[in-house]
Amino acid sequence: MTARAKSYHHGQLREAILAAATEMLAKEGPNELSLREVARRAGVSHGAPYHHFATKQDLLTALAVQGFVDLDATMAEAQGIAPATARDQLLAAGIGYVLFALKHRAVFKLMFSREYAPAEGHRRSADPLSQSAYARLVSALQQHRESLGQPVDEIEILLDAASAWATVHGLATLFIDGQLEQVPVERVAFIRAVLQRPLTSQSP
Amino acid sequence: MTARAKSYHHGQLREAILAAATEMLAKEGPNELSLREVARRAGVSHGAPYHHFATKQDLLTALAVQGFVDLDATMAEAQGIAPATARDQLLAAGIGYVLFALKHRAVFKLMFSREYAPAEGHRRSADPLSQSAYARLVSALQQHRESLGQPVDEIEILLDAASAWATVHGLATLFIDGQLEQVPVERVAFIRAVLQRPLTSQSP
DNA sequence: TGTACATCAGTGAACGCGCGTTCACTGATGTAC
DNA sequence: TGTACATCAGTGAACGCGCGTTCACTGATGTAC
Repeated sequence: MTARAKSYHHGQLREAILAAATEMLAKEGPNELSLREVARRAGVSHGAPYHHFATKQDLLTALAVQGFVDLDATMAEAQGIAPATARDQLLAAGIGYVLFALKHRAVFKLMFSREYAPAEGHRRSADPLSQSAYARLVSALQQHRESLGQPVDEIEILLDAASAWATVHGLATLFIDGQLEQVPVERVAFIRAVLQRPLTSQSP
Repeated sequence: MTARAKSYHHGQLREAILAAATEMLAKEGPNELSLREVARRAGVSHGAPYHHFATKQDLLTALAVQGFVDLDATMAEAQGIAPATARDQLLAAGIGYVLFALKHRAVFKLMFSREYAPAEGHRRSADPLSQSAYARLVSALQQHRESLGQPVDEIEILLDAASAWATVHGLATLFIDGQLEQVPVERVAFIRAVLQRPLTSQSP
């Protein structure tokens, strides 16, 4: 808290609200997030947030948008560390996806669950951002296909993408909901092993 | 409604409550399901359900338990229709899983989302049931491995199971949350194509 | 078959709760001259 | 640099809402004799 903290005007309230909400989402689900509690955490009256977010839904949307930015950044970072081969890049993108979900469970739910999606009219503001992570996946798949000398057909890529996305999204969701708790393997090794599986399984 | 309907005592209220709740879940998410509204739908005062369910959570748990029974039945039915080869049986189980989720979206969320899970003490009453669907998947995977002459190692099966479960669960979740709406393929054909993908993709 | 009585399964009023949102207000800040 | 004034960004009381749960009650049902 700087000198500003004592002033009547907060000055950074929008950021403070987002930070307080993010902090709450680290401990509770999106359902438990209330605007009044967020205001309390930000040390401000419950009417104050309305000068920065017209409705609670607007706050949720802002959190989801930030989530999509962070998701893409996490995937990019994982790719930066990984070897430059097409296969490792694809794997890294997938692992980044799952690790992001595990690190930001409630935000991840917020981003993808329909119940927290903005109404039809505003939906488009979040979508393009969510597509940067999707585009990253598709790009990695294309390069992987090329590296294998397989045809880079549009419909084939779409099916590849659906399969890969479903697998990482399913892993993320099952982890978050506690369905994979008894797995007797270290987490990242487990994720890597599962993601490599489809790429290495043999033809029937 | 029989002659009973006019009597002061309902006689089948427990079943009527479950039916009303299930009907509501066909239109709304689990979050919107309130005990009072369920009672209204069942044509009964809001205090009445407490003679059959001690808490709202008990009702949710009962719905989830029924869901697990239905999930296993849907998978079994899909397998009954499919050819008897190990590969088709595995595929049928997966398609059954996804179709159940699409047909009972809210129930599916209720079954797997942690937020609706009963508290620790009661958790065990639902778990064993959820395992019958899981056991069905594992069994299909084992037979598939055997049919390929691959080793049926426990850890390998576990990874197979995680991969398969994640894929079908991810597909189900993405569909439910409207993330796969623009796919230009008929739905069941799409699901089948995606699920066959990991089984047929080539080694790197 | 009839009666007394315990038990069961409803009713509806009431409690307390936290929520999202609105609104009149007020203190702080920025700007024009 | 000083002043008048518009605008901005807070405050806190208030509204109305539906919820889960409890409780004293009452009508219906089942049972013992």
